[in-house]
Amino acid sequence: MARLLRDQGYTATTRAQLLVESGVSNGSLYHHFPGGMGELAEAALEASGAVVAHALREALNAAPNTGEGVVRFLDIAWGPATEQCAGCPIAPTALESPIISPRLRAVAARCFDEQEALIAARLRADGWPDGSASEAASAVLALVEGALLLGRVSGQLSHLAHAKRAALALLARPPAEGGTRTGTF
Amino acid sequence: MARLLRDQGYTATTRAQLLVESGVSNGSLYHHFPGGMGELAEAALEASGAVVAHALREALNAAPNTGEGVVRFLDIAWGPATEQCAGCPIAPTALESPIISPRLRAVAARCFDEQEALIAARLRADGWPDGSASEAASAVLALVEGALLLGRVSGQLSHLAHAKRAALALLARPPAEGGTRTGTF
DNA sequence: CCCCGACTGGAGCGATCACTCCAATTTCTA
DNA sequence: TAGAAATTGGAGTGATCGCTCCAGTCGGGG
Repeated sequence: MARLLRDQGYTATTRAQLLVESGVSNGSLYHHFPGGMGELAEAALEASGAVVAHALREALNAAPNTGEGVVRFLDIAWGPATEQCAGCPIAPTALESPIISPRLRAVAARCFDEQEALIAARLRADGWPDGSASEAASAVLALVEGALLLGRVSGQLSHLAHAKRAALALLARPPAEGGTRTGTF
Repeated sequence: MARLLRDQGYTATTRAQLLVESGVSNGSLYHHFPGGMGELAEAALEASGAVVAHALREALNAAPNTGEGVVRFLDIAWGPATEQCAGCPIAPTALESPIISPRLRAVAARCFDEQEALIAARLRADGWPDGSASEAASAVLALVEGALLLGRVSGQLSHLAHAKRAALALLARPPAEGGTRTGTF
């Protein structure tokens, strides 16, 4: 189910498709998930979120700094090159979650919040002040998600590579204190 | 149709929903779009892409530099605050397009390519070298799309604001020469 | 050994899907 | 204004949707 959600989102995933690909039977499905497809989707999305969070945590821990950790995470998040529908396993379902159910949307939001928190924590470990860390984490997560989106649609890995460099640039050092120097140059 | 695609993507949009919301009748639909929902979706997505591209072009032209233009575009792209499903009108359909049809996917890819080209052209007008401009444009577009995604899922505008600052930081000045080799990764 | 609860497979349900088809109506053209 | 062409509304079609329901299967404790 998690794989189907990643490839085609919630609405496009039919019950018949799930049954034939997973090998389980109809009775089993509604015995273990009385709420039907909705409940199963929430559980699957949460599981995907946990997998992604684990990968992100490992990548950040293994890297010498946050930027390098994000770079490594981008490779992992993209998935094996053999997949034709690579990318973030949460984004497709997340984008349609507002019209599906508030609960599914909440699950998706929590997944992204966790990723953002992991990046922010690593930035603070790098010595970033609290405010800058959470703000930069939000922006870097957006950069990552956007790159995975563009990569899936275009089928080209260049978006991933460009996002990596941008992430390294953004996370090279905390922004200067005392107002943004960038203004109108 | 464009609004439905923005709010809920392709698969979640049913023919009945489209007819009642647009006011047109079934016969009209299949007269003007013999290809059915698929053909209509391609046309609607292309129209949305044109609208977004026009808004981006205007924002970039009216701004003193690329960074400020992207900041203004983010406000426009998010849409009016009254919308409960704001965000990029292309992304939801784009993410599921690979499993729908190659043509729909191509339309989505072309929309994003056009946006990227607009940003890159504005960067070159700012004096950026060709390679850095297209690479930065790709990253900034990813940043924008990711921020719109996170904003829709979380319902918070803070992601937009953080992405704006990150875009300004990324586009403040071209990266130093010598350290980056474009075209490889 | 038997039996009872947990679990499974599959037929069947009403609703809804995208779509076809055609008569009625409107709009264009001569 | 008359005939042709374009457009429209809506009933009807087969397929498929998520889901319910129940007979059958299984394994472990009395």
